[in-house]
Amino acid sequence: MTIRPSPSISTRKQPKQARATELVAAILQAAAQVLASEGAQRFTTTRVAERAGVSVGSLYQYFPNKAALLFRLQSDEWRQTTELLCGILENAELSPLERIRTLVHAFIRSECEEAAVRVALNDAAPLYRDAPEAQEARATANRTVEAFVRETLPDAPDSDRALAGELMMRTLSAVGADFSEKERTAGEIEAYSDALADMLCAYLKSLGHRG
Amino acid sequence: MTIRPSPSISTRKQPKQARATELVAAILQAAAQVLASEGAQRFTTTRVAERAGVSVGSLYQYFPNKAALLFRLQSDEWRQTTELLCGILENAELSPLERIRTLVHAFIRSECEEAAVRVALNDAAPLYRDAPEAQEARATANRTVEAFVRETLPDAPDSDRALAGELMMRTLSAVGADFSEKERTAGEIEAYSDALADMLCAYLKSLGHRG
DNA sequence: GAAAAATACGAATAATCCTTCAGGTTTCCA
DNA sequence: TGGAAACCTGAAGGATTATTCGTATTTTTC
Repeated sequence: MTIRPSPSISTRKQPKQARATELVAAILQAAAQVLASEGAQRFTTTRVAERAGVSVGSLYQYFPNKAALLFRLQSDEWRQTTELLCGILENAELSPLERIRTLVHAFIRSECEEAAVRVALNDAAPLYRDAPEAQEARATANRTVEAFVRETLPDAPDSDRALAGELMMRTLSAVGADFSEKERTAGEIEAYSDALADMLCAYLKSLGHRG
Repeated sequence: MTIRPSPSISTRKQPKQARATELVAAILQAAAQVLASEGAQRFTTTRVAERAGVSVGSLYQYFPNKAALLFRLQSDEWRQTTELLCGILENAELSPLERIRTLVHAFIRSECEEAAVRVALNDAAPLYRDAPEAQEARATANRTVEAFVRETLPDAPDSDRALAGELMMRTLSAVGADFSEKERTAGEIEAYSDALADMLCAYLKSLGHRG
C-alpha cells in the first residue's frame, strides 16, 4: 500500500481584493481549458498560469499545490452534479421510477457534455482522491440516494437500503464515467441512458417485491 | 481533445535464450511489486529494474517503453480475468441467473484480491489505454457477454442484446474497479457481490419479460 | 499622500524521469 | 576453438516539472 503524504488541499489564502478574485476565476477557467485540451498528463501549473495570462507565482498564492487546483475543479463539478441530482430525486410530482429515469438521462447527458474535462479530471484523480475533503463529498452523495431509497422502500431494513443506495450511486457514476470516455452521439446517449435506467428500475422493483 | 502519439506497445525483441526469458519474467514480477507497493505515480523503469536486480538497459531491450510494460501487465490481468469469466458463462450446468451470480462473486473477489495492483494499473491507464491493442481486448470481452445474452434472450433483437451485453460488462468492470479501491472485508465483498448480482439478474429478467 | 497590506511577478532551484548507447560478457554453433 | 549472435550494463543526456522567494507593483487605510 502506498503511503502518500496526506495532500494539503485546503486553500492557502482567500482573495480580499477584486483583482484577486478575478485572478482566481481566470485561473480556474484556464485550468479547465488546459485540462480539456491537453489532458491530465500535460496539466501543468505553469501552463495553466500561462493560459490565464498570469504568473505562476500568483497561482501558488491561492492554491497551495497542483492537487488543490485539481481538487477545486473536481469539487465544483461535484457540487453542480449533486444539485442536479437532488433536484430530480426530490421532485414529488414524478413517481420514483420516473425520477430514476429522468436522473439517469440527465446525469449521462451532463457527463458526456464536458467529457474531455471529466475524463482528464478522472485521470488526475490519484493526485487528490486521498484528501479527506474528497471522501466526504462521496458520502454526501450516497446519503441523498439513500434517502430516496428510504422513501421508495419504506419497509426494507436500513442496511439493505444503504447497500442498495450505495450500489446505485456507484453504478451511476462509474458506468457514466466509463461510458463518456469515448465521444458519443445523441442517439447513443439516449439508448444507453434508457438501458441503464431500465437496469436501475428493474433492481429497485425487485427490491420492492421482496421487502 | 488530446492528440497523443499512438503509443507503440508491441514488444521490441523476443527473448531467445533461457536467461533472457527469466529476465523478462523477473521484470514482470518486479513491475507488479513496484506497482503494488509504490503506486502508479512512483512506477519507474529504473525502480522496476532495480527491484528485478537487473539493469535498466536490459528492460528496454524487451519493452520499447514504460507504457508497453504497463500494458503487458494489464494485458495479462485481462487474459486471466477473461478466462475466469468465460469458464463461468459457458457452464451449462447452471441456469443463466446462477451463472451471473457466480460470475459476479468470482469477479469481485478476484478484483479485491489484488486490489493494490489493479488500482495502480488503473491509475496508469492514461499511458496505455489509447493503444489499439487495448481497445481490441475490450471488444473481445463484450462479445463473450453478448453471446451469453443471446443464449439467454433468444428472441430479443440483436441491437438490444448488444446494448444489454455492453451495459452489463461495463457495469461489472466499472463498479468492480470502483468498489475495490478501498480495502474490503470478506463480509463486505459477499454483501456487495450479492447486491450487484441482484441488480444484473433483475435487469436480465426484465428484458426477458418484454422480448 | 505616505505607510502598510495585499497582490503580482518570473527567473531560478532542485528534483525526477525516460531512454539511449558504447562497450563489455555470455552463449551458441560450426 | 573461434567467431557471431544474443545479451547485459549503467552512466549520462535531454527534457519536464512543482514550487519558492526576492522584488516590484497596486490598493487600502489613515
